[in-house]
Amino acid sequence: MPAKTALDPARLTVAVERLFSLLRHGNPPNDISLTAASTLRRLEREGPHRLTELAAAEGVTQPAMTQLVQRLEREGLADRAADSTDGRVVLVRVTPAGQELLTRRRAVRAEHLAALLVELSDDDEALIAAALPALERLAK
Amino acid sequence: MPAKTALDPARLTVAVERLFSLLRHGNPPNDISLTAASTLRRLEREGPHRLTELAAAEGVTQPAMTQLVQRLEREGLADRAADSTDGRVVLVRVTPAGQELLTRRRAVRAEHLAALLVELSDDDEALIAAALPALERLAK
DNA sequence: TATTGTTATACTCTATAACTATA
DNA sequence: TATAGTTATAGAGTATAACAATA
Repeated sequence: MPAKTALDPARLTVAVERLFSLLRHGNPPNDISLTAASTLRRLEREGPHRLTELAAAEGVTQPAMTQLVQRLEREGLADRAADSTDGRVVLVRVTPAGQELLTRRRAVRAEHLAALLVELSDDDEALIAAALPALERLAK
Repeated sequence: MPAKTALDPARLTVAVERLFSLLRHGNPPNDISLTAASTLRRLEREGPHRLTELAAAEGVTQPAMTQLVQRLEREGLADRAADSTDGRVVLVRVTPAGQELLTRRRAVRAEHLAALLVELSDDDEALIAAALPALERLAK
Protein backbone atom coordinates (compact mmCIF):
# COMPACT_ATOMS: atom_id res chain seq x y z
CA MET A 1 0.00 0.00 0.00
CA PRO A 2 1.99 3.01 -1.22
CA ALA A 3 1.80 6.04 1.02
CA LYS A 4 2.52 8.69 -1.57
CA THR A 5 2.84 7.43 -5.11
CA ALA A 6 3.66 10.04 -7.72
CA LEU A 7 1.02 10.20 -10.44
CA ASP A 8 2.34 11.65 -13.68
CA PRO A 9 -0.47 13.83 -15.09
CA ALA A 10 1.00 13.83 -18.60
CA ARG A 11 1.03 10.03 -18.71
CA LEU A 12 -2.51 9.82 -17.40
CA THR A 13 -3.64 12.39 -19.96
CA VAL A 14 -2.12 10.48 -22.84
CA ALA A 15 -3.57 7.21 -21.54
CA VAL A 16 -7.04 8.76 -21.34
CA GLU A 17 -6.71 10.19 -24.85
CA ARG A 18 -5.58 6.88 -26.27
CA LEU A 19 -8.29 4.93 -24.46
CA PHE A 20 -10.92 7.34 -25.67
CA SER A 21 -9.63 7.10 -29.21
CA LEU A 22 -9.66 3.32 -28.98
CA LEU A 23 -13.21 3.29 -27.66
CA ARG A 24 -14.36 5.73 -30.30
CA HIS A 25 -12.95 3.69 -33.16
CA GLY A 26 -14.67 0.58 -31.88
CA ASN A 27 -18.00 2.35 -32.19
CA PRO A 28 -20.88 1.41 -34.41
CA PRO A 29 -20.71 3.35 -37.67
CA ASN A 30 -23.45 5.81 -36.79
CA ASP A 31 -22.62 6.49 -33.20
CA ILE A 32 -23.63 9.83 -31.74
CA SER A 33 -21.04 12.36 -30.66
CA LEU A 34 -19.43 12.68 -27.26
CA THR A 35 -21.50 15.73 -26.39
CA ALA A 36 -24.68 14.16 -27.73
CA ALA A 37 -24.17 11.06 -25.60
CA SER A 38 -23.27 13.08 -22.53
CA THR A 39 -26.33 15.28 -23.00
CA LEU A 40 -28.67 12.32 -23.40
CA ARG A 41 -27.15 10.67 -20.31
CA ARG A 42 -27.73 13.85 -18.36
CA LEU A 43 -31.35 14.09 -19.49
CA GLU A 44 -31.88 10.45 -18.59
CA ARG A 45 -30.23 10.86 -15.20
CA GLU A 46 -31.58 14.24 -14.16
CA GLY A 47 -34.72 14.78 -16.21
CA PRO A 48 -35.67 17.68 -18.52
CA HIS A 49 -33.36 20.69 -18.76
CA ARG A 50 -33.43 24.13 -20.27
CA LEU A 51 -31.26 24.67 -23.28
CA THR A 52 -29.07 27.16 -21.42
CA GLU A 53 -28.58 24.71 -18.56
CA LEU A 54 -27.54 21.99 -20.96
CA ALA A 55 -25.10 24.23 -22.79
CA ALA A 56 -23.44 25.26 -19.53
CA ALA A 57 -23.39 21.73 -18.15
CA GLU A 58 -21.82 20.31 -21.30
CA GLY A 59 -19.39 23.15 -21.74
CA VAL A 60 -20.60 24.25 -25.17
CA THR A 61 -22.15 27.50 -26.37
CA GLN A 62 -25.86 28.12 -26.52
CA PRO A 63 -25.99 28.03 -30.34
CA ALA A 64 -24.07 24.75 -30.37
CA MET A 65 -26.61 23.26 -27.97
CA THR A 66 -29.49 24.60 -30.07
CA GLN A 67 -28.07 22.72 -33.05
CA LEU A 68 -27.29 19.58 -31.09
CA VAL A 69 -30.85 19.46 -29.76
CA GLN A 70 -32.14 20.01 -33.31
CA ARG A 71 -30.16 16.99 -34.47
CA LEU A 72 -31.31 14.88 -31.53
CA GLU A 73 -34.89 15.93 -32.25
CA ARG A 74 -34.58 15.09 -35.93
CA GLU A 75 -33.37 11.61 -34.98
CA GLY A 76 -36.16 11.19 -32.45
CA LEU A 77 -33.78 10.90 -29.50
CA ALA A 78 -34.98 14.01 -27.68
CA ASP A 79 -37.87 16.44 -27.86
CA ARG A 80 -38.82 19.90 -26.63
CA ALA A 81 -41.59 21.13 -24.42
CA ALA A 82 -42.67 24.63 -23.56
CA ASP A 83 -42.30 25.92 -20.04
CA SER A 84 -45.72 26.88 -18.72
CA THR A 85 -44.39 29.71 -16.58
CA ASP A 86 -41.86 31.32 -18.96
CA GLY A 87 -42.54 31.61 -22.66
CA ARG A 88 -38.87 31.99 -23.55
CA VAL A 89 -37.84 28.68 -22.06
CA VAL A 90 -37.44 25.41 -23.94
CA LEU A 91 -37.42 22.21 -21.93
CA VAL A 92 -35.42 19.41 -23.53
CA ARG A 93 -36.34 15.82 -22.74
CA VAL A 94 -34.95 12.42 -23.72
CA THR A 95 -37.45 10.24 -25.60
CA PRO A 96 -37.95 6.49 -25.15
CA ALA A 97 -35.97 6.03 -28.37
CA GLY A 98 -33.18 8.08 -26.83
CA GLN A 99 -33.18 5.92 -23.73
CA GLU A 100 -33.09 2.80 -25.85
CA LEU A 101 -30.13 4.18 -27.77
CA LEU A 102 -28.27 4.81 -24.52
CA THR A 103 -28.95 1.26 -23.39
CA ARG A 104 -27.81 -0.19 -26.69
CA ARG A 105 -24.75 2.03 -26.74
CA ARG A 106 -23.75 0.89 -23.26
CA ALA A 107 -24.05 -2.73 -24.34
CA VAL A 108 -21.95 -2.21 -27.47
CA ARG A 109 -19.23 -0.34 -25.64
CA ALA A 110 -19.19 -2.86 -22.82
CA GLU A 111 -18.71 -5.59 -25.37
CA HIS A 112 -15.93 -3.70 -27.11
CA LEU A 113 -14.09 -2.95 -23.91
CA ALA A 114 -14.59 -6.51 -22.71
CA ALA A 115 -12.85 -7.67 -25.88
CA LEU A 116 -9.90 -5.44 -25.02
CA LEU A 117 -9.88 -6.67 -21.45
CA VAL A 118 -9.38 -10.32 -22.34
CA GLU A 119 -5.90 -9.40 -23.53
CA LEU A 120 -5.11 -7.89 -20.15
CA SER A 121 -3.74 -9.84 -17.20
CA ASP A 122 -6.01 -10.49 -14.23
CA ASP A 123 -3.73 -8.34 -12.12
CA ASP A 124 -4.00 -5.40 -14.49
CA GLU A 125 -7.76 -5.76 -14.61
CA ALA A 126 -7.93 -5.85 -10.82
CA LEU A 127 -5.78 -2.70 -10.58
CA ILE A 128 -8.06 -0.86 -12.99
CA ALA A 129 -11.16 -2.09 -11.17
CA ALA A 130 -9.68 -0.86 -7.91
CA ALA A 131 -8.96 2.55 -9.40
CA LEU A 132 -12.31 2.95 -11.16
CA PRO A 133 -14.13 4.69 -8.29
CA ALA A 134 -11.20 7.08 -7.95
CA LEU A 135 -11.30 7.77 -11.69
CA GLU A 136 -15.02 8.45 -11.44
CA ARG A 137 -14.41 10.90 -8.62
CA LEU A 138 -11.66 12.54 -10.66
CA ALA A 139 -14.05 12.86 -13.60
CA LYS A 140 -16.53 14.33 -11.13
CA MET B 1 -5.02 -7.76 -3.27
CA PRO B 2 -8.27 -8.92 -4.84
CA ALA B 3 -8.01 -12.16 -6.79
CA LYS B 4 -10.83 -11.54 -9.24
CA THR B 5 -12.42 -8.12 -9.08
CA ALA B 6 -15.22 -7.52 -11.54
CA LEU B 7 -14.49 -4.55 -13.77
CA ASP B 8 -17.63 -3.02 -15.23
CA PRO B 9 -16.78 -2.03 -18.83
CA ALA B 10 -19.69 0.36 -19.10
CA ARG B 11 -18.57 2.30 -16.03
CA LEU B 12 -15.00 2.45 -17.25
CA THR B 13 -16.19 3.63 -20.65
CA VAL B 14 -18.24 6.44 -19.18
CA ALA B 15 -15.40 7.42 -16.85
CA VAL B 16 -12.99 7.60 -19.79
CA GLU B 17 -15.46 9.66 -21.82
CA ARG B 18 -16.03 12.07 -18.97
CA LEU B 19 -12.34 12.40 -18.21
CA PHE B 20 -11.58 13.06 -21.84
CA SER B 21 -14.32 15.65 -22.03
CA LEU B 22 -12.98 17.30 -18.89
CA LEU B 23 -9.45 17.37 -20.26
CA ARG B 24 -10.62 18.73 -23.58
CA HIS B 25 -12.56 21.58 -22.03
CA GLY B 26 -9.55 22.58 -19.99
CA ASN B 27 -7.56 22.99 -23.17
CA PRO B 28 -6.04 26.15 -24.51
CA PRO B 29 -8.41 27.78 -27.01
CA ASN B 30 -6.47 26.76 -30.10
CA ASP B 31 -5.56 23.21 -29.18
CA ILE B 32 -5.07 20.73 -31.99
CA SER B 33 -7.46 17.82 -32.43
CA LEU B 34 -7.21 14.39 -30.86
CA THR B 35 -6.10 12.82 -34.12
CA ALA B 36 -3.65 15.63 -34.84
CA ALA B 37 -2.03 15.21 -31.44
CA SER B 38 -1.93 11.45 -31.74
CA THR B 39 -0.40 11.70 -35.22
CA LEU B 40 2.28 14.14 -34.09
CA ARG B 41 3.07 11.95 -31.09
CA ARG B 42 3.45 8.97 -33.40
CA LEU B 43 5.76 10.86 -35.75
CA GLU B 44 7.82 12.04 -32.79
CA ARG B 45 8.00 8.55 -31.31
CA GLU B 46 8.47 6.46 -34.43
CA GLY B 47 9.84 8.83 -37.06
CA PRO B 48 8.54 9.62 -40.56
CA HIS B 49 5.57 7.70 -41.92
CA ARG B 50 3.74 7.32 -45.19
CA LEU B 51 0.36 8.90 -45.41
CA THR B 52 -1.35 5.53 -45.77
CA GLU B 53 0.44 4.17 -42.73
CA LEU B 54 -0.63 7.16 -40.68
CA ALA B 55 -4.24 6.87 -41.79
CA ALA B 56 -4.35 3.18 -40.86
CA ALA B 57 -2.55 3.72 -37.56
CA GLU B 58 -4.87 6.54 -36.53
CA GLY B 59 -8.00 4.82 -37.72
CA VAL B 60 -9.04 7.49 -40.21
CA THR B 61 -9.45 7.38 -43.97
CA GLN B 62 -6.72 8.33 -46.41
CA PRO B 63 -8.44 11.57 -47.49
CA ALA B 64 -8.90 12.57 -43.86
CA MET B 65 -5.18 12.06 -43.25
CA THR B 66 -4.33 14.02 -46.40
CA GLN B 67 -6.29 16.95 -45.03
CA LEU B 68 -4.94 16.59 -41.52
CA VAL B 69 -1.37 16.63 -42.84
CA GLN B 70 -2.23 19.67 -44.97
CA ARG B 71 -3.41 21.48 -41.85
CA LEU B 72 -0.35 20.41 -39.87
CA GLU B 73 1.84 21.58 -42.72
CA ARG B 74 0.05 24.92 -42.96
CA GLU B 75 0.68 25.44 -39.24
CA GLY B 76 4.31 24.40 -39.57
CA LEU B 77 3.93 21.38 -37.29
CA ALA B 78 4.77 18.75 -39.90
CA ASP B 79 6.22 18.60 -43.38
CA ARG B 80 6.43 16.20 -46.33
CA ALA B 81 9.34 14.60 -48.08
CA ALA B 82 9.46 12.53 -51.23
CA ASP B 83 10.44 8.88 -51.07
CA SER B 84 13.51 8.34 -53.21
CA THR B 85 12.52 4.83 -54.25
CA ASP B 86 8.80 5.29 -54.98
CA GLY B 87 7.47 8.44 -56.59
CA ARG B 88 3.96 7.89 -55.30
CA VAL B 89 4.93 7.93 -51.67
CA VAL B 90 4.79 10.91 -49.32
CA LEU B 91 6.80 10.79 -46.12
CA VAL B 92 5.35 12.87 -43.31
CA ARG B 93 7.66 14.21 -40.61
CA VAL B 94 7.18 16.23 -37.44
CA THR B 95 9.00 19.58 -37.46
CA PRO B 96 10.84 21.16 -34.53
CA ALA B 97 7.82 23.45 -34.09
CA GLY B 98 5.63 20.35 -33.92
CA GLN B 99 7.84 18.85 -31.25
CA GLU B 100 7.75 22.07 -29.30
CA LEU B 101 3.98 22.11 -29.50
CA LEU B 102 3.83 18.57 -28.11
CA THR B 103 6.07 19.55 -25.24
CA ARG B 104 4.02 22.65 -24.47
CA ARG B 105 0.79 20.70 -24.75
CA ARG B 106 2.03 18.09 -22.30
CA ALA B 107 2.90 20.81 -19.82
CA VAL B 108 -0.49 22.50 -20.14
CA ARG B 109 -2.41 19.28 -19.74
CA ALA B 110 -0.27 18.18 -16.86
CA GLU B 111 -1.03 21.46 -15.15
CA HIS B 112 -4.73 21.12 -15.81
CA LEU B 113 -4.88 17.57 -14.57
CA ALA B 114 -2.75 18.47 -11.56
CA ALA B 115 -5.37 21.10 -10.68
CA LEU B 116 -8.03 18.39 -10.75
CA LEU B 117 -5.87 16.06 -8.69
CA VAL B 118 -5.56 18.42 -5.74
CA GLU B 119 -9.25 17.84 -5.08
CA LEU B 120 -8.68 14.11 -4.91
CA SER B 121 -7.69 12.22 -1.78
CA ASP B 122 -4.16 10.82 -1.52
CA ASP B 123 -5.63 7.32 -1.50
CA ASP B 124 -7.52 7.92 -4.76
CA GLU B 125 -4.44 9.37 -6.36
CA ALA B 126 -2.38 6.38 -5.27
CA LEU B 127 -4.98 3.98 -6.67
CA ILE B 128 -4.93 5.76 -10.03
CA ALA B 129 -1.14 5.85 -10.05
CA ALA B 130 -1.08 2.12 -9.35
CA ALA B 131 -3.49 1.46 -12.20
CA LEU B 132 -1.79 3.75 -14.71
CA PRO B 133 0.58 1.15 -16.19
CA ALA B 134 -2.37 -1.22 -16.59
CA LEU B 135 -4.38 1.52 -18.29
CA GLU B 136 -1.47 2.17 -20.63
CA ARG B 137 -1.32 -1.51 -21.51
CA LEU B 138 -5.08 -1.52 -22.07
CA ALA B 139 -4.72 1.49 -24.37
CA LYS B 140 -1.94 -0.42 -26.07
C1' DT C 1 -32.90 46.17 -20.12
C1' DA C 2 -31.86 41.43 -19.23
C1' DT C 3 -32.66 36.69 -20.38
C1' DT C 4 -33.67 32.81 -23.53
C1' DG C 5 -33.10 31.03 -27.56
C1' DT C 6 -32.40 31.16 -32.83
C1' DT C 7 -30.27 32.44 -37.20
C1' DA C 8 -26.17 33.61 -40.04
C1' DT C 9 -21.67 32.54 -41.05
C1' DA C 10 -17.27 30.30 -40.87
C1' DC C 11 -13.97 26.78 -39.73
C1' DT C 12 -12.37 21.98 -38.35
C1' DC C 13 -12.83 17.25 -38.93
C1' DT C 14 -14.63 13.38 -40.89
C1' DA C 15 -16.62 10.27 -44.65
C1' DT C 16 -17.47 8.37 -49.56
C1' DA C 17 -16.78 8.72 -54.38
C1' DA C 18 -14.23 10.08 -58.24
C1' DC C 19 -9.90 11.26 -59.90
C1' DT C 20 -4.49 11.51 -60.95
C1' DA C 21 0.05 9.75 -60.92
C1' DT C 22 3.22 6.15 -60.33
C1' DA C 23 4.34 1.26 -60.13
C1' DT D 1 -4.25 -3.32 -62.92
C1' DA D 2 -2.92 -2.11 -58.33
C1' DT D 3 -1.23 1.26 -55.11
C1' DA D 4 -0.48 6.05 -53.12
C1' DG D 5 -2.35 10.04 -52.75
C1' DT D 6 -5.56 14.15 -53.93
C1' DT D 7 -9.79 16.54 -55.08
C1' DA D 8 -14.85 17.09 -54.78
C1' DT D 9 -18.62 17.07 -52.02
C1' DA D 10 -21.41 16.54 -47.93
C1' DG D 11 -22.48 16.42 -43.11
C1' DA D 12 -21.49 16.84 -37.93
C1' DG D 13 -19.92 19.74 -34.61
C1' DT D 14 -18.11 23.87 -32.92
C1' DA D 15 -17.51 29.11 -32.42
C1' DT D 16 -18.78 34.32 -32.62
C1' DA D 17 -21.86 37.87 -33.92
C1' DA D 18 -26.32 39.53 -34.83
C1' DC D 19 -31.09 38.95 -34.14
C1' DA D 20 -36.07 37.96 -32.11
C1' DA D 21 -39.09 37.08 -28.44
C1' DT D 22 -40.31 37.19 -23.76
C1' DA D 23 -39.68 38.80 -19.10
